[in-house]
Formats: sequence, C-alpha cells, structure tokens
Amino acid sequence: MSGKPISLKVLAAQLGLTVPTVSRALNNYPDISPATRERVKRAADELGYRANQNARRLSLGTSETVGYLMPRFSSLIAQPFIAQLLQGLGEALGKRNWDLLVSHAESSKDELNQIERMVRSGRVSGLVVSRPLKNDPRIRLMQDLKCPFVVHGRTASYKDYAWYDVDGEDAFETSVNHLVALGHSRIAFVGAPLQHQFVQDRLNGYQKAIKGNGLTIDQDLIQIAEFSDDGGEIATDMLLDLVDPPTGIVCLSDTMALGALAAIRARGLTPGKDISVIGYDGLKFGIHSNPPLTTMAQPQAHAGRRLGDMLLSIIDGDDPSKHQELQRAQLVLRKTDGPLQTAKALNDISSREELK
Amino acid sequence: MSGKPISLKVLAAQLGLTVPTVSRALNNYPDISPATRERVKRAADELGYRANQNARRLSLGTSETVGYLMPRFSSLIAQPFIAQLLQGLGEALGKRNWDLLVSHAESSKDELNQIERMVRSGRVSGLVVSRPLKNDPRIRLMQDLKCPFVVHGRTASYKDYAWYDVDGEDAFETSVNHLVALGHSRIAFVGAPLQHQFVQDRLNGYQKAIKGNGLTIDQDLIQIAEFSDDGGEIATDMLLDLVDPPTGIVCLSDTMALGALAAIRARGLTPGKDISVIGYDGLKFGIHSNPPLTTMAQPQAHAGRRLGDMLLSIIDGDDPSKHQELQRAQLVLRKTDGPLQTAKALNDISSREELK
DNA sequence: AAAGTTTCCGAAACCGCTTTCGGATTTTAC
DNA sequence: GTAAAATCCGAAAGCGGTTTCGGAAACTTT
Repeated sequence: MSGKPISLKVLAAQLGLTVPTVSRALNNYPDISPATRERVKRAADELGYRANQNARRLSLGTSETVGYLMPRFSSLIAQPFIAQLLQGLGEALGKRNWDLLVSHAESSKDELNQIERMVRSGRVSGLVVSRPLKNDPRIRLMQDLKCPFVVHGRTASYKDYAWYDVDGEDAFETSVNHLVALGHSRIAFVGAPLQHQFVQDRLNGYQKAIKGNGLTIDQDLIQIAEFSDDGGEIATDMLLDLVDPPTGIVCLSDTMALGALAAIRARGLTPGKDISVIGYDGLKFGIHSNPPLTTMAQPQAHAGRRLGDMLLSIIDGDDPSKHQELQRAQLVLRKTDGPLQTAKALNDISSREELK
Repeated sequence: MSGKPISLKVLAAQLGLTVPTVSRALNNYPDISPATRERVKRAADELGYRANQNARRLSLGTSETVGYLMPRFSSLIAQPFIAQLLQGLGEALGKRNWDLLVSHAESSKDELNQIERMVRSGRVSGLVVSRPLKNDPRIRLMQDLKCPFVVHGRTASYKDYAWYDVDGEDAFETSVNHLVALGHSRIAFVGAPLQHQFVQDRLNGYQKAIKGNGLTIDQDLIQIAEFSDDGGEIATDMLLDLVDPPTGIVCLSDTMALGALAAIRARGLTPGKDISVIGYDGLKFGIHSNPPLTTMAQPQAHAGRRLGDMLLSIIDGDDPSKHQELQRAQLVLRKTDGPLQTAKALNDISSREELK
C-alpha cells in the first residue's frame, strides 16, 4: 500500500474484467452478481484502490465540495471561532464525504472575484460566508450565480436566504436590563463602525432596552471605535472623560470589553465595583481577565455543524428561506458587573484617589 | 454573467472555432495567431467563461490542491493560530491559484484513513500537518504514500522531512535564564503530557538551563497536567503545596500560565511579585490577564506563508530536508516576572495574609 | 513560377470514471 | 424440448478539458 495511485483500468485488468463492470461493482449496481462484486471489492482494497476524485466528479458533474470564505482579520484576538466553525463544517460535510475548501481574499473586490471563479469553475457546490455587511455584495453575487449558500450572521434584509445567527439584539437587551436591575441608569454602548449588521443589531438591542426602561438615549453614551481591544480602551476613555460618565458599559465584544477594563483600571477604578462592564461572545479567556469578565455567551459550539447541514439541505433542493436559525446568547455572570455605587461610596472612591 | 457555467464547447461554437483551438488560445500557445487569441479571450470574459476545474485537473493529472489537517482540539483557548495559519497558507497557494482543503478527523485512526484517501484519490498534491507527536504515524504514512508534506512543528527525529518550527528549547532556556537573572533558584516547569514533541523540547530547554546555571533538577518542580488553563491551575496548586515551593514558574503555554496565575492569586499571592510566571506563545490576550502575562512570543505571523511556500517547492521537486526552518521566540516582558523576594519581604506577605 | 517554409487551426486521442444500452448466457416457464 | 424471462457483463458514449500531430493556406525563397 504505497507508491502511485492505482486506476480503475489496472484494477479491471488484474481481475480480467472491463472498467465499467468494475465501476458498477464498486458502486453496488444490482446488475453485478454478488460473487464478482465481492471479488472486485476485495481486490480493490487489497490494492488500495481509490477512485480519482477529479475524474469521478467530472463524470458526476458535481464538485462535492463547499467553500468557506475566511473573514479578513479585524480583531486578531477573536478568531478562535473560526477553528470551531471549520471543525463543525467539516463534521457535517464528512458524513457525505464532501470536501471543505477555504478561501482567503485580500480585498473585497478580490473576494467577489474568487467567489465567481469558484462557482463558475465548478470547484464548489455551495458556500459559507461569515460576518456579512449590512448590505453584502457577496450575497447578491451568490444569488446571481445561483450558488447555494448559507450565512453565518445576517444582513439588514434577511428574508430570502439561509442563515444561522445569534440574536444580538436580544442579547444586548438582556445585558442592559441586567445593569438596570442593578440600579444603573447611565449605561453606555461601546461599539465598532456600523458596516456589519451584527453591530447594528447589538446597538438596536441597546437602544431598545434603554427606552424600554424609561431611560433616554444619550448620544454621548454611544461610542464607536475600532473593533479591537485598543478600540474599546479608547472609546471607554472618552466615556470616562464625560462630565457625567456612565456607571455601566455594554461592549460589542469581549475583545473590546477587555480594552474597556484596561481603561477603567488605568484610572484607578475597579470594574464591577465602580463601573460595570458586560462583554459579548463568551470567550473562555474572559475568565482570566482582570477582573473576570461578565459577558453574553453565544452558543457557537454547533454553529459549523448546523451551517453545514443547512447548506447540504439547500444543495439538495430545499428552500433556503426555510433554513433560518436564531440562537440566544446567555448572560454569564463573572466579576465585572455590580450594583450601582451610592453617592457616598463614590465619594469614598474619589477621596481614595486623592490620597494616592 | 449569471446562471449556469459555460463550457469550452459553447464558447468555441460561439466563435466558430474548435474546442482545442480555443483552449490553446486561452493558454497562450504560440501557434495561435495573436488576432484570434485576443478574439477568444475577449469572448471568454464577456461570457464569463471559467474552465471546469475537475476536467482541467483530470486532464492535467494534478489536483492543484493542498490539504491541511486540522488538529483535534485540546485547548480551546489557543486556537487563534489556526486562523492565522490558514490565512498564510491561503496566501502562499493563492499565488498559483491552488486550493486549500481542510480536513478534520475524529480520531487518529480516522485521520490516517483520511490522509490515505485524500492522497490516493488525487484530491491533494501535498499536505500540511500541525503539532506532530514525538513519533507521528501520519508522517510515516505520508512518506510511504510519497506524498509531499510539510510539518508545522517537529517530531523526535526530524532529519528527513520539511518543517517549520519555533525553537522551544531555546525559548525555555531563555525564560529560565531570565528568572535566574532575577535571583530565582527554585524554578518549576508546568507542562502537559509528553506525547507531543514540542512539550519535550520545552522541557529539555528547561532542564538544560537549570543545569546550565548550576542548579539541580528537582522532579517535584516538574508538573505535568492537562494542556489547558485548568491543567495549569492544578499543576500550580501542587507546586504551591510543596514544602519548599518554587519562586518562579515557566509554563508550557500562555493558556496554562493563565491557570497558574489563577492558582497563585487564589492563595492571596501576587504573580510577578511573590511568584514569577512566564508563559509561552505570546498570545495577545496575555496583555489583559491579571496581571499581564510575561511570555515568550513566537513569531507565527508568517508560519502559514512559509509552510505554503515550502510545500510548493517540494511539490516542484525540491529535497524536503533542505526546507527546515527554526524560528526563535522572544521574551516579552509584562508584569508576571519579578526579582526574587527576600525573606523579609516574604514575611511581610504572610503577616499581611494573617491580618486578613 | 515552382519549391520550401511558416503560420495557424482542425482532427484525434487521452485523462479516469460513470452510465446507458444491448446482447450472450443462463434460468425459468410451459 | 423450445420459447420467454432473468441474469450478468461488455461495448460505446460522455463528462470538459489538454496536448500531439498533421495538413491546408499563406508566405518566403530562388
């Protein structure tokens, strides 16, 4: 069992049969006698025969492959989800022996080109895309190309395609409500530019909850910065410089929240005591931050698995719009949320500051 | 530019030429007149023609694809490197328009099967494998199959294949030396089971540096646990329970180091002051740990890129053993390393403890 | 103007596998 | 015993490209 691959032709010659006969034997056609079928199969795995996939797929007219479009990096810290996603996709596809192709593009234009090529050259029979923009040109393109696809996340209008998403709006309502329940009323939102729909969703949730609790939306309390820990830090700095700073902050992501914690600590304040911070993602790492980060955890363990299954169904002919799944995030209490400090307590803090 | 892919046949018909002629025109054969070549090319991209890859590759007898074997998860926290690696590989392969296939296996046996199938079915022309075991059966298999491959990491005997690795031995010498320079002499190693060569390498570096500094190796100071933050915490707990506990700890990874910090803090001690801790990996996240983690950072930004380039060279016929690259890790000082406490200082600490 | 070159494209074969179709051989039916 | 039905396999065509080969047409050469 080594060396160069063995073709159907030599297998057939070995057996004294013709190529098509051997092919049908291996594929369990009923018109091959059980005797020869067994004989063929035995010979096949003795010789370690594996059908050439290029030939097979050409003949079959299918690629038996789906592609995953790797998101271009924004926040290096938050990429662990890619590995999980790929694993899940791989599992789903593995059940049918399909392949998973990953493609990475330098630019958006480049990415559109790649999509078009992958589809038209018959390299993939379906695509998975992560983190769509509000109005994502990739989706239009895939629809034009009539290429089956599923989206990990949603765009602004998400009626007519398949997606799997976590309900960011709901999650941010939950975290704002949690802070309100702790007595906070000046609650800020630390976010990133609104090109991505998930940012908008989370901001919507924030605003909805603010209003829902009878509070008013203060634009000063909505800080948009780069989607990274540094961005979170800068945004939080701005917030702390306000005349009437917030006592609670909900952050777009755990990564940004880590920056927020840094900014807060830098002023000698204690997150969870002087100011509450809630992240989003549920990264395991948050356990080890200073202090451990309270966050909305998304159940992304099966995202890949579900997306893979959905895509296969759609390739089989299912109506894409029938496959839309919204998961809920869950509040994970750690140490950065706490009750609103009374005025007295706040005074103590500032005096302590002065002493230092 | 939509709908179903267009074949060479219809392109040829459209142009009033034969299929082979069009093919040669598109592939810049010299025996096609510049005039018709241009005419063909123009028509091709007007119609959005893309050669069917299965057909093309069958004819060419190559897959133009390399496979990446996803490591099965051990530490969920430390997976960001996969995304980076894939991106780098994608870039390297992209220059030739090759594809990147990722495969995930449930078990080791499963993985060997997958390798054999991918190779013999002609789906891949080369493979990339991460984190090999000391004696990794995958490597034997790929060699038997005469399948070009590169390894991200090394096995115990690494003479006869291509690899890219970071020098863990050197790194751990560096971190132990750093602690010694700070006055420490009771220095512990927190590691994971030794099946993976990288664990052995780092342990070797630790032992070499201990001896090199005239210290003696104390087996009690070598703690092996699960490769995770929890493992690091448990191992550190054991160390702190010793009659003569260490004053410095070098950890197999940042992830384990985070666990170590937790264990230390849990006893009311301060990492970097009472006990020094040095991690390994250089995860960006370490900036946000409590306190920020001193670590040996590996320059993994181009790992994928280099591995991809190496693999392509080997597929082109290069001698694999000519492609072996060892990178050095760099000490990144943050806040968990510090000078050895004097006896007096330690006393102060315990009295402070008692007061509490 | 005839012979020798070039230039440029079509004909044919092939890559390795699948599938349809037809026919020889065996089995069943009467 | 022969006709009809099953059984089992080979022949042929096709998937969509690539590459080799040969020859007609156009261009040189003398």
